[in-house]
Amino acid sequence: MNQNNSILKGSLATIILKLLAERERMYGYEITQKVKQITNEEMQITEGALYPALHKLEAEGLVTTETEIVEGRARKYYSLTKEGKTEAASRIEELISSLKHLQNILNPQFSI
Amino acid sequence: MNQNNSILKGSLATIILKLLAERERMYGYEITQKVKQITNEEMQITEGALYPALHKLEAEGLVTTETEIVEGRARKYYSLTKEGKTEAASRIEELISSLKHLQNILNPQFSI
DNA sequence: TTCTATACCTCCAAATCTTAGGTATTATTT
DNA sequence: AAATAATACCTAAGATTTGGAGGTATAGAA
Repeated sequence: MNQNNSILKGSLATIILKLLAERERMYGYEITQKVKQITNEEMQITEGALYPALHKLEAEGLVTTETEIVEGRARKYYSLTKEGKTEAASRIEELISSLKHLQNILNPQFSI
Repeated sequence: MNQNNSILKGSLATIILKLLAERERMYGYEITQKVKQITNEEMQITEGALYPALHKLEAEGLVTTETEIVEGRARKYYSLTKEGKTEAASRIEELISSLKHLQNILNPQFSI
C-alpha cells in the first residue's frame, strides 16, 4: 500500500466535514476505513492525525458526538451541527477552488 | 485578493519542481509571480515559505543556483539538476495521483 | 522624496502531521 | 488455549511546513 498522504496535508478537516455532510453520522474508525476504500487503499488517514482533528472540530462547535456501545466496543459517533453544515459547504467550496488552481499549475494545457 | 493557500500545504516543493521542469531556470520572485498569474491572483506563495523551500531543494541536490545581476538587482536563478528532473517527475506524478483521490472524496459522483 | 515594485533573506510562532506508544474488546487463526 | 488481527478509542513527542513579521537593498514612478 502506498503511503501517499501528501495532499491530505491541510485538508484533513475539510475531508472529514465532507464525509459527514454526506451521512447522518460517522465514527472515527469508520472515517479511516471510508477514505481507504475511496482511494483504493492508496491513502490513509492516520489515527494520530484523525482524532486530534475530530476533537478540534468538536471544540469549534462544528460537530457533536454521541457514544454508543456496539458489539461490546465503544463507538463515538460524530455528526455536523447546523453551523458545521454551513462551514462544511464553505470549506469544501474553497478546497475545490484550490484544487482547480493546483491542477492549473500541474497540467496547464488540460485544465479549465 | 483571496488568501486561499490551503491546498498548497505540503505541495509547495512539488509546485516549484513542476515550474522548474517547464523552464530552463527561474528565480524566486519570478516563481511567486508565476503562481499568482496562473491562479488569477487568488493564490500566493509567501516568501517566508518559498525561500526556505528553495534552500531545502538545493540542500537535497535537486536544484542548483547561479546568481546574476540584472538591472542593478541580484537574481538567484534556480534550475533542476539531473536528479532533480527525475525527482520532479516522480513527485508530480504522486501529487496528481493524490489530487485524483482527493477529487474522488470531494466529488464522488463526477470523478474517475 | 516618498512610495511601489523588484529581489533577496531570516526568525518565531502556529498549525499540522507522523511515529510511536497506550488501552480494551471481539474474532480469527494457529 | 494462545496468539494475532481487526475493531475502536486515545495521547505525547518530535518533525515539518507554513504564515507573518521583520530586515536589507536597488530602480523607477509619483
